[in-house]
Amino acid sequence: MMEQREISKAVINRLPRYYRYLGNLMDSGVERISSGELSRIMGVTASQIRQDLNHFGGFGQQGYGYNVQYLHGEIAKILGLDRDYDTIVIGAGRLGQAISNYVGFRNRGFRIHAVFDRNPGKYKDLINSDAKLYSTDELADYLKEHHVDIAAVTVPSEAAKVIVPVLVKGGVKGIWNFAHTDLDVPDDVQVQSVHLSESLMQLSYKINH
Amino acid sequence: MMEQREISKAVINRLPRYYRYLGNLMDSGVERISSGELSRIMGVTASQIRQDLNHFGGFGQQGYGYNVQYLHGEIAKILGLDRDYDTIVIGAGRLGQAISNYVGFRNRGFRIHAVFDRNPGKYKDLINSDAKLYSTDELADYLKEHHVDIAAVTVPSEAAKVIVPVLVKGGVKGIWNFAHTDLDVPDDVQVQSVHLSESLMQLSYKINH
DNA sequence: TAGATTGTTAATCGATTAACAATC
DNA sequence: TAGATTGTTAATCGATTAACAATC
Repeated sequence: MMEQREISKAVINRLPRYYRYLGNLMDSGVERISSGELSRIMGVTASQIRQDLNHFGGFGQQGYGYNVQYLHGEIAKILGLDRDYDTIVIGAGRLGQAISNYVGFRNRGFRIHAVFDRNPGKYKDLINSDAKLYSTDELADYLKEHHVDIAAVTVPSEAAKVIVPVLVKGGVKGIWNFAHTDLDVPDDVQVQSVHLSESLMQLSYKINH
Repeated sequence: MMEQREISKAVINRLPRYYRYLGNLMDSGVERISSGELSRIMGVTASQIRQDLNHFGGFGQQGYGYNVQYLHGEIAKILGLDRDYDTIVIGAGRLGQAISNYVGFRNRGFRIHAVFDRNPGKYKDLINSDAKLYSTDELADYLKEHHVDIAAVTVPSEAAKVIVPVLVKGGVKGIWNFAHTDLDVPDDVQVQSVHLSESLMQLSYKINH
């Protein structure tokens, strides 16, 4: 699980896409693939594929290419998909529900145990995953009693800024942030933000240029 | 609205973040800001801020800095936020609902007129925005009668691959893609993807390294 | 005017691509 | 073995940072 050396962010950001394409190839029954062929399918250079993969060690074989299943598995290990993550969701609104109920996350080891909302009664019927619904008031206590790796934060910016310190104090190590704000956390806590409105602005830029 | 020269993708991706910080500064009543001060707040170099902004022309003034409101407005123009976008949502599931009901998009000119679902009856009560709910079967006809700039695609990959050609044929110019797949569209159609599972994988990588 | 800060050029750094020797 | 394709080094390209003259 420890990395060999410092890997650039650009490389890491590409790994999930490799992982997705390799999964698709596996589903299609493809056993081996060359960087040249993968390059054609994915629309990136073969050179980049080989460079990227070699940051982590030699996964291929000269004259043969890469074994799809093996490479898929190795990338899973690099991304940390070979373990489970105790996960909670902050906010039971539509976005929180979408995340809580997306089975794909669970299948990848992100186990959503609980959903917190300021007004849990309002959503009692809507949460149909195995996750339990709690009041936000119970969050600090919950974190004392339960181990949580990841919290998905789907509440507005102001609420997020109040809740994040509680999460940090409660030992959460990864915050998946959907609030439209940057979050301030200690170095040992990781934040991954999904800024939907910024994504939409990038689309509107592209449409006009 | 035409760009002056070719602007790198890295610069464009940073503009929405500038826009957000400038909006916050406006709300706080700040009238002017120097690249040095903005650099301190945003955690990027002052050099980068000046370089980025200068791709679009001289927005600042030596010895003074930048006028916050003016700069905010200019970035809005660059991003295409000075016009409205006729928008539809494909998929009335939780994610589709989250997007349809997020007022922030509407405030920025993204007007959501319609939501399409294979099973619209199922969601009749849940869509509480001004958007009308239609069956996916009605999509092609709808596009003949209505102008649509942007479609947010929140259905699974397989459904997305079927629907995207319909959108393209119907004249949609921007696709905001939430399906876990890459989409193949003509050059004059723009795709902006939000790959949630890839974002989550990037978080799990960070947690383990 | 003097001080501050931009706009812009030059230097550095990092990432991507090309090339090819190693090797399966 | 011969052919194919990787692993890896070198070359290129692009993006970021530093520096400073221009100017408000």
